Amino acid sequence: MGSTIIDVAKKCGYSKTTVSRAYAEPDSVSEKAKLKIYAAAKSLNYAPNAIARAMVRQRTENIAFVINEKQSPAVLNPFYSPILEAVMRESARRNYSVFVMTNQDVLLPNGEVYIKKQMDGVIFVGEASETIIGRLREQKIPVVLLNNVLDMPRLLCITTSHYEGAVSAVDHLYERGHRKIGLLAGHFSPQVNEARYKGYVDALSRQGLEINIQYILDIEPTLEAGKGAMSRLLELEERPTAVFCTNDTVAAGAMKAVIRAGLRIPEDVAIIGFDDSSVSRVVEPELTTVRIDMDQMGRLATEKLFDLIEGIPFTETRIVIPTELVVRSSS
Amino acid sequence: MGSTIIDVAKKCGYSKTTVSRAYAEPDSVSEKAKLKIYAAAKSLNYAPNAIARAMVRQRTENIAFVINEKQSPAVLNPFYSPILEAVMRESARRNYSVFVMTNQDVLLPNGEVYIKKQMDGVIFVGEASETIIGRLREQKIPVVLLNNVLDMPRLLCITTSHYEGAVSAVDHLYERGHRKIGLLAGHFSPQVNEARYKGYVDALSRQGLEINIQYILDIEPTLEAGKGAMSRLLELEERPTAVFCTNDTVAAGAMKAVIRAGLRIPEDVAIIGFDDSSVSRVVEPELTTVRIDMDQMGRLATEKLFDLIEGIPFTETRIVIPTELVVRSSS
DNA sequence: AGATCAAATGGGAACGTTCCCAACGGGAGG
DNA sequence: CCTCCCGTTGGGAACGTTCCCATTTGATCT
Repeated sequence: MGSTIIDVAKKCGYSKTTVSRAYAEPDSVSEKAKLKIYAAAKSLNYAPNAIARAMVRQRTENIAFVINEKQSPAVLNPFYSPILEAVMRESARRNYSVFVMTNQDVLLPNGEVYIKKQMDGVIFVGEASETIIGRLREQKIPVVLLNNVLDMPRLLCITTSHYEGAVSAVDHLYERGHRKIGLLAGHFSPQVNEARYKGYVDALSRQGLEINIQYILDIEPTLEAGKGAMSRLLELEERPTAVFCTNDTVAAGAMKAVIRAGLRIPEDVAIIGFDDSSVSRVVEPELTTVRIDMDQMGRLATEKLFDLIEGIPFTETRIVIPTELVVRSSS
Repeated sequence: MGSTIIDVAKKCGYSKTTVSRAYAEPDSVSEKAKLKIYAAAKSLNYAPNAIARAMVRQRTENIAFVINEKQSPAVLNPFYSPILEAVMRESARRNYSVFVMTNQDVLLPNGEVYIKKQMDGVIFVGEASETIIGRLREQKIPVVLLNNVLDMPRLLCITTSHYEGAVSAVDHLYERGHRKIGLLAGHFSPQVNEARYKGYVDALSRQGLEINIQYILDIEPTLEAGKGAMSRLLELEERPTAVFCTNDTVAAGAMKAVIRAGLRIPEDVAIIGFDDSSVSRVVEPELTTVRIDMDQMGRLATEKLFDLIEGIPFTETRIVIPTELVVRSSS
């Protein structure tokens, strides 16, 4: 079907080498030649074959963006979208394309895992398989890990300051006069959980408040779970006057429970979220939250990945992106 | 770096052909051979090279999911995520990977557009360039168009019944006793606009209601625009008692305006959206909306695309997925 | 006019697979 | 014991590029 560079060469009278150059480095070919070559190409419906090019160049100009299958619908997760978007933008600037895949390990017949496509680099976000990362690195494929830390040598991990973010959220509630502060902890990766939970506990202790175990609920990070958990908190004899939710979706669920109980936000119960995902501006009142700069995360991950692809050695192996408290109307 | 099939062959004493078969069709190789081959492969860190395979097989096992750049942040758009997810799932079932790209045309040096990667098929969603679709088809690459209709011969277009959906929404409001019904029309593609707009108008006419031009606002399909437009509607002397929004995000914005005006939903103003995106369940009260089965759209598109890839001729060239009214608390 | 040099072009060998065809070996059947 | 056949195995030719190296061309300089 597809005509090849040789067909074009024959038709226009130049060699395949020259035709190749007319596409790969047009400046090195005379105008006259280019004219003829492009005309021939057009009449033959020729377009360069990226696979063949990748074959000889030993680079595909593709990277993969890998998300955790278990966190699926993860693409849907408002958390990942802005990151992916940044990755796509940065990749496009460099003429790279991006595969989006789940981290479903692929088993070879011999039982080895491997990632079934050729690519120049991989960004993992969230939970990631150590096996497959190891495998990739055996193949000398650069890897960047996002929103997660894995204890592998020379592995670049980019995360955000979950701990500090949680502290700032609780401090904020304290400053607004709240003393009975609940925690709805949606569980993501153990690391993230722990950091955000610890931030909550430490912030309270530092203010001299005691931890009320009844105020702490460990739940799925979903809207439904947030709503359910909040309902339970509201039924307590001494209900909390403020609740810190470890993501925005949970916070939105919590808000529902409050509103349905006929209470006002923030007058009766203040709510604060985490992530500053798109959800935070959809709800009414708009959600006070701890902002993670997703765009920066995506951008940084891509930049660093390309540094690695180009063989630029990296100095730091852990990058922490600071969070920022965004005060809106829910607190 | 990477060791090749030949290295493995040398090491284990079998031919490259047999090694190849040990991966591609394990059943045709004796147990003894496989054992030796896999052992050799493991010690050499060998993994099959997908590019080389694609080269000779003349198929990449990749498809592309192309979204409109102008609708970016489109990945973020809660509308696209579930579709992409279905596409990924269906592709993974067939051992295919998916590129996610924007429909930014790529210009060859000769001024021709082309899509810069090799792939077995492409799904366009939303606005799509006729030029690039034409180009792809010259290369015999199957194309499916989602949520849009382009008048090209033998081009499979999958859409939803925007018109009927709009009618059912307005009918629903009418049945609930509303007579003053507004329209917030976020503009997407002209087709979608027109269909939903026409549905609104026709439904009203059929009920014998007259069209009040003041009740119709043509706006950007964003939260902000929805809020602003709704505020204006509320300022009218005779404000509408119900508003049909042509997507959920606009509806969420409209809800904000109503709540901030101190009015109740649905008692004072009923709101109805379109899409049944994730937004519809985040807002409080939850949004009555016209459901589009995104999962089915994505699934169907992928199935049809694979039919085309496998050379199965298709009978129908237009598929319309029915919408369904989902009544929740906002109406 | 001859020498020199840069710009433009061409030929052939990779790149790492799969696939076609051929060959080999051993067990079953006559 | 010979033949046939099937299960395995191997050799070589693709697949469509790029890149190295060599050659040609034409212009500039002395």
